[in-house]
Amino acid sequence: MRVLVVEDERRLALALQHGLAAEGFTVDVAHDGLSGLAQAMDQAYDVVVLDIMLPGLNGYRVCSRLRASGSDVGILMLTAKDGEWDEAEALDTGADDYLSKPFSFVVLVARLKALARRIGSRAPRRTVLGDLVVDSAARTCTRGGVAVALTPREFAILDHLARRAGEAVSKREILEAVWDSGPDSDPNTVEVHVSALRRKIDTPYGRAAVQTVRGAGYRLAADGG
Amino acid sequence: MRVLVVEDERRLALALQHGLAAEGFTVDVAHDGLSGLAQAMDQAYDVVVLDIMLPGLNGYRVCSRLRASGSDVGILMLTAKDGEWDEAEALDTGADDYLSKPFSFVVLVARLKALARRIGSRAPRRTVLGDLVVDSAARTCTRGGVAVALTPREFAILDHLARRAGEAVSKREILEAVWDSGPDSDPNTVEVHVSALRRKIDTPYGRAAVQTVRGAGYRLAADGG
DNA sequence: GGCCTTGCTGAAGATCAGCTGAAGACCTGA
DNA sequence: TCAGGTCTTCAGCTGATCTTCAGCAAGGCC
Repeated sequence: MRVLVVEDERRLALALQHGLAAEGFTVDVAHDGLSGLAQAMDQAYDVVVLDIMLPGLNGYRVCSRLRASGSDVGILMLTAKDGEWDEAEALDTGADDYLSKPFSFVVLVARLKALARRIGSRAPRRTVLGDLVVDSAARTCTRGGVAVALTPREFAILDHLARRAGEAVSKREILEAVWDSGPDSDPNTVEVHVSALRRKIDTPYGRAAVQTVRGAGYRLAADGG
Repeated sequence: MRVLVVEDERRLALALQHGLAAEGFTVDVAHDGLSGLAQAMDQAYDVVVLDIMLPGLNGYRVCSRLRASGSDVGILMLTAKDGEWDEAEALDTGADDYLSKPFSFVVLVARLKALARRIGSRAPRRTVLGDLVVDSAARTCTRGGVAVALTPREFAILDHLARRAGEAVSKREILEAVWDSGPDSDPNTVEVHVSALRRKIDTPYGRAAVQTVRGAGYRLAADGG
């Protein structure tokens, strides 16, 4: 699960980064509101942990702009004060949950997991690319209305590419997203599965939805190929 | 929006009833765990506000039994202590959110609204999938007009799948929803019950409503298979 | 063209997920 | 207490799936 921590206190940010990584999250960090917002909009995170007191753009602003941009990422706000309005305002600007500082790390992890579960269960995401349809919730894929049977790995790769349709995605990123494994795994494994995937969703239809971007990875054509 | 408040402190219960009513909620009150559970299962509430310290049956129990019965009502727990395990446990037993006593009324309202927004008012009592009908309220199931006798576990699984018809549902989620148990229980238990379920609702009719999604769990075909 | 890097793919063996029958524990009502 | 139904655990089985390897193809650069 991918988490973005937006926190300006370096020491706390670092502690969170290490602690959450140890819990199995993939963690990125931003140290101010603007870069946090940019990063959150740029990349596909599951959850954003957002401090309210931030230089540049405060947490409320980041939160409401994220929502305004149509993002449905899970947002957990860290409220510095203990005032009730603080928390109510956090929820009003579109946060999914909040935690008052100082907080217990155990609680943070529990809340993050609960949030991720809620987020994951909403938004039955469906990506339509020309005649190629990828349904993440049902875990099905159809091409020209015909259901295509995919293995778990094949579907996971397709799903990941579909979430970033039109973008080049590196094999390394695919490895990290689809396999829990570190970045030192064999990229050939990805190649083998992509090959199998193409045989199912491209070859029979004479199209190329999964395109090779030499040196950079793969890209799912935004129009289905 | 319909809210059930389960709280044994009469004074607080009354205050909540009046306060929430003033905010536009329709409020019912129960004063102990057992009657709260019965009421929650009987009626269609959007959210249940659940105190942990209750006579008869404590809040955790009420919560997990509600979930075990297949209810997906929103549950907000009121934790008396301030201990972190308290709160983590609340989330583990299936609560959607919690609030530590003493809490601010403003925050409670904000959280209730946020929770209701997330939960939405869905929860169909009857799911029709082709010739397969699952009636959550009556706890009955018919296939092609013929009543099918299911054991409690079988029905609970079918019911949970029916609420997410067309979506892939993991064994882990089924375990959490149907059993009180944590996510470390044996997924084989689910397999055994699904096997039995299929023998009753699929095999005799030569259809496959309950589909296996390898690596991801099960899916109830939106058209009954 | 020659050479190097990157990507593709068929084959094979290893591994894994899921299904199911059986046995015993457990619960419930008479 | 007993009987009947239900639930859980276990182990074996099967077929699907994954990974690894090696050889080949394609692209890019001189």
